[in-house]
Amino acid sequence: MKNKSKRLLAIEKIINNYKISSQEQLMSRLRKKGYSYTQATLSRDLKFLRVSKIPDNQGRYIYVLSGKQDEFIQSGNQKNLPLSGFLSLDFAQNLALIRTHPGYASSIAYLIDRAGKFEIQGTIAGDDTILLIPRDGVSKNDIKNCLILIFPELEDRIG
Amino acid sequence: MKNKSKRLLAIEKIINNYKISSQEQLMSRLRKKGYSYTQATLSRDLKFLRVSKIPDNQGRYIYVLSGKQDEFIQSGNQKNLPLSGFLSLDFAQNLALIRTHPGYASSIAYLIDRAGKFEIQGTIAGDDTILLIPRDGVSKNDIKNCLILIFPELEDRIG
DNA sequence: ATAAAAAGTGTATATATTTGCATCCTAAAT
DNA sequence: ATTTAGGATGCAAATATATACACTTTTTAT
Repeated sequence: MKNKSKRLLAIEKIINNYKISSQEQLMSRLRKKGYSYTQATLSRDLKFLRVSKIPDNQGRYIYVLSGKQDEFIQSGNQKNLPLSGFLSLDFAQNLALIRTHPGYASSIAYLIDRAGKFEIQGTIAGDDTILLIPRDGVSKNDIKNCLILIFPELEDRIG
Repeated sequence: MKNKSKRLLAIEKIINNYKISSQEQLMSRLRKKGYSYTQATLSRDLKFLRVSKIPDNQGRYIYVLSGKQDEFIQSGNQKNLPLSGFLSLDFAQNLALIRTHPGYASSIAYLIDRAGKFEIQGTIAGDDTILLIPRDGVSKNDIKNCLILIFPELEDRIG
């Protein structure tokens, strides 16, 4: 039926543009757009479209279109600042690992190096990963605070 | 806890080797392997591992590991090409070092990163060397198993 | 054109998954 | 050593999702 294909298209569009975490939420948006169907049908539609629900990195579950997963996960603000390439900060052993969008690692590492923090012994940057070596005896929190000092915008992302 | 990391590894292995379509099914397999947990914990594990449930093309729903989706969707992997550059795996301190033929490091590291293993905090690749940083508390064997999960072909080379 | 098969959908329900709360345990801090 | 804070987990309940069944509409084949 013609209506179905339009509806499916609408579903894809919504899933691409919003973080949807339940079929009810999706239904509600569909209704706003004039589509009036039931959750059961939606469930079937999602199956048909092979949409999957995936835990994002904020502790929620969101729907994603097959193949769009990666792209979607990193959806953030795309400013031109190198910092916009920042993805995550983690610690392993006594090292800190910073993940970035591809290509951003060296420019961010450069900024860190330039800040000349005592707590940071040095950095090594690949294409999308920075290995940050803290000075002996420096804690995770010290490093976090350092980075926040260097990049205040990160405060809520790595707090 | 140490047991958790082993359990998570077991979950990944099962998901990779069988078509699992419900947490109960998965639980049952885990129990057979000696892990005795509740479905609630499993749900949390899956969230932690960012495992998602995806409609396959046989009308069922199966669990897949993050990063493995694409592979699953196109069911064809050219992974073996860059993998041919693999030379050796060694451990130093708590870090893993992978040697490759010149030029292969970054492409292999990319595949490792994309697999999104929780045991692997991250990688940094030079031209012929990859530094792999394991997550805290992860053992050498865990890392080996991880790599085998990502590159089954390596089983006999790094076993 | 008509019968037969297939696809679409709603309703109600079964199944599956997530989560709040209480508890226990471990690691960090004082 | 004692307290404190942060996981980890089970239990039970809340949410969320899939599906059997019945019915209607559309398509296909004769």
